Amino acid sequence: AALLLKQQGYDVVGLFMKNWEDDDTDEYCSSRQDLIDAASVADIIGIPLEAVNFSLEYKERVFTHFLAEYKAGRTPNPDVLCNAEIKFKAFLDHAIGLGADLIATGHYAQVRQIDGTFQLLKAEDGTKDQSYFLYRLTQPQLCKTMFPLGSLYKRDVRKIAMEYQLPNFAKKDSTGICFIGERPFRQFLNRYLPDEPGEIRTPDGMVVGRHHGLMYYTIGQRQGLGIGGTRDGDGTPWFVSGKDMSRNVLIVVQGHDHPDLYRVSVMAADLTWISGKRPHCNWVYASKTRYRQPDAPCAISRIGEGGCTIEFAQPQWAVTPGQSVVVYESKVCLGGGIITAGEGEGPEG
RNA sequence: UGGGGAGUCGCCAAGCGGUAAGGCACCGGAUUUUGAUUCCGGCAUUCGUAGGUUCGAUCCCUACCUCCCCAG
Repeated sequence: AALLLKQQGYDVVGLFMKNWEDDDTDEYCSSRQDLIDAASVADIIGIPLEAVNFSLEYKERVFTHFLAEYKAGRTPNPDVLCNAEIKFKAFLDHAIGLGADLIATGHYAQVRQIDGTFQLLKAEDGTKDQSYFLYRLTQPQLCKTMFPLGSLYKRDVRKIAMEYQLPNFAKKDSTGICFIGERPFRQFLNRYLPDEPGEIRTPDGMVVGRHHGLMYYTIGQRQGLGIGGTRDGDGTPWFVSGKDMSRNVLIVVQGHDHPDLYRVSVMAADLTWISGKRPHCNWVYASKTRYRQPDAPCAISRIGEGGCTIEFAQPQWAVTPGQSVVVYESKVCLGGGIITAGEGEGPEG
């Protein structure tokens, strides 16, 4: 991204963010190598590079919320918050403070200005589109943001990087919680939250196993349940369909397409709309209840300051409280909110 | 204790004389800036134990062990 902007004549300054230092062990801490790569790239492009550290802000504004959500039995999306609170707030403010006019990141998404309003668009490369993670951005943030890679395909970005001999041209795509990285999930979470093992039951109340703690599971999860074959079962895998927090019971159903796993509508709260204006009711939109899910046709049946209800044309699989539902009108990301509940098909989540 | 039935991978479960299906779980990998999902690969030289019959047994016979059911 920096290289492309430099070529376009911008006066570019590199900022390297380190936002996590809780467990800087050799095994997990990749930020050292990331900094080396960034410095090397900055050197080749010919731009200065500064390092900033928002560990405190990350912990206060993202991680604290992340833990509280897990504790409450929901499944948060820390990267959504990280963008809204760190990359496009703490980082943006810092850059402006240094005298910058705009910031740019390597996100795969696009910004467009129409009639004085800034829109967030999906990336040209649909397979890498990251607008889902950016739906909480607002006008003041978007108007100072550039996504130089948003109109490119990732393979071409790598090609350009190789052409200019940037050392990270073949670096593996990053995954895991941003700034923290991929961790053994259970072990990581248990460092911050106590776990309480309990029973795994079917909706009928039959005990089929034991869980390690409700916070370790999410709706639609299959792996890690440890439920083998049963005499009256149909031999298909088991999936998490719900949590009974008061009884500390994990609810599971058998079969990927069990009706309890589907929701025909979803309620969301903590809404944000990129344009600043609410979308229309009973208008045909598309939405995602998860990253990388194909757009699902939907309509907003009720919308207010506090929340909205979205009805899907087709039942959606594993709608999960704590995750975000993001609304699109074709290529334009309108915004969205945090899922609080879904309605059946199956019973209440 | 008497009568009947059953013991095959961690769990279900085929095979019933010709040299161990499959599913679930689990492990590894791919995909993935959340957590998931999905996909690919791996996973019993061995069939409760000990003998016997047979060219050859998980499949037949005998004893023992264990479990279940019905009697008591």
